[in-house]
Amino acid sequence: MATAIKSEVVLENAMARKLLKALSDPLRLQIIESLSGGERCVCDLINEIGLAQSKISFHLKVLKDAGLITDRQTGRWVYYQLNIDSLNSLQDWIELLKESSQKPSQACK
Amino acid sequence: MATAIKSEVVLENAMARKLLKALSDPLRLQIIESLSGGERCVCDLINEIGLAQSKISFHLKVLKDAGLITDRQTGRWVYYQLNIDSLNSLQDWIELLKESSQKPSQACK
DNA sequence: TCTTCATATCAATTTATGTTGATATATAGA
DNA sequence: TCTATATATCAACATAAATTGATATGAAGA
Repeated sequence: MATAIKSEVVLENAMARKLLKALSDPLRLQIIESLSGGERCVCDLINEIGLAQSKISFHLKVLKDAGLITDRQTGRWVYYQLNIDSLNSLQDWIELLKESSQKPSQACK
Repeated sequence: MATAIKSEVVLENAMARKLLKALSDPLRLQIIESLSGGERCVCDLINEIGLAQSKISFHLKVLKDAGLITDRQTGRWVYYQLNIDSLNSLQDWIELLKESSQKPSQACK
């Protein structure tokens, strides 16, 4: 169980931090949750979430930079999709953090 | 495998966000990693990390408020310890996010 | 080509977060 | 009780992130 198969790539701390920070914003979490229902174009997100377009675009950029979402363009529309791999990597990163803390603890004076 | 036993408590988004944000700072991550080697008093952390005491205390407070660490006082010393349960909860929270996105996706016009 | 629409980007502002140096609190030992 | 030490807290400041309203870009259709 401790040695279950992991996703291939181990996140560097800097990348993990980017993911963590990207996820830690309420608006971005709303976007993520909306995208967890499937691919959405920006206009869909604007309608669903009901906020200014520039705001949505700004946060989509943050999410994309962190690797949490991907985009593809079709005509005038840009469709965004949740990148599950990034969530797997994050879970693995947390797993490593846990494992490193399971080593016998050093005594504190 | 999808129905493996999880830790009991499901994180609310607000609490998850607090965890995520707390983990997303480089200095706090250093503290967490130091604590993953076992319990430490503040003075140990100051020595290991080599930064101002008020800075360390500030970040310890953020981590504690998020539930990532616990503390106990003995005499003049306050010992901090990593709370593994919080990491488990965070993993579970991410798992739920993943699962909700595995539902058949809705078509986008 | 002109117009419309979807999205991105930008500058200015606001808000949130982190840092610094100083002081406060509380415990232990002299 | 006095002093030293560990830690927390605070106010002032610095930095980073988010919001706003405006403008830019670029595709589609007339």
